[in-house]
Amino acid sequence: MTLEQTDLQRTEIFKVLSDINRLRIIRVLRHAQREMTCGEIGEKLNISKSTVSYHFKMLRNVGLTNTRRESQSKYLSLNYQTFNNFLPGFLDSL
Amino acid sequence: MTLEQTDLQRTEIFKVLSDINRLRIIRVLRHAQREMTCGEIGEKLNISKSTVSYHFKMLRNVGLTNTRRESQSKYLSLNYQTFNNFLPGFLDSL
DNA sequence: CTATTAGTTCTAATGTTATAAAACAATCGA
DNA sequence: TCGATTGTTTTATAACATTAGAACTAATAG
Repeated sequence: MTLEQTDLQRTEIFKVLSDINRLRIIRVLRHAQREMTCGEIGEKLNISKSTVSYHFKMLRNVGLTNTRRESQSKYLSLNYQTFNNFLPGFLDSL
Repeated sequence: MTLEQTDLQRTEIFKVLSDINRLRIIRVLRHAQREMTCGEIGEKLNISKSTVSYHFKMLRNVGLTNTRRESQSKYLSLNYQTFNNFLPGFLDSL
């Protein structure tokens, strides 16, 4: 992995973290200490489901979250490894 | 300072860090271990002076850099305190 | 003063992002 | 199967970001 590639990966992660709603999603997951569904988070943050789905995709794309399907629902959780790799200590500061 | 205000400050900082050229500027300053001028950095990164000036403003606005005028030149340096407050360990990882 | 150097701001072009409604797809319970 | 639930994709729109050239400002050397 070249320096340039790592920089690009970094900027992608920062881009994803630079939206207030995505930061809120991360905080909600962080404090819930459990996986949550789109619906739950959308309702909690008062965002339309299509917008929540869009943000979930962004988070997943850079590896900040994991998803797990169960029945009709999709469960989201934080991917601690990515946070630790790129932003050690960040989650604790949230 | 409310949680919401801190979140907004955080997203602003992430927004500034989510551009590849600004990340490059930070790396150059980090490794130079000294202040540098617009011209120096622009030449090193092959970016027009107006664009460099624009990025410098972004960095300064969120407190990631300091500036010092001396004669015709303007010297830029990293503001370590901001990095330590919001992204402890980040500079070392660069 | 005038010219030079260094940086900023204005402008216009181009591209990217966030949003929600609508249509769509997948899953499951009755 | 049918309808309800849950989430995704498409579409349109509005706002914002990045870029460099041109015009501008500030400081200084001669």
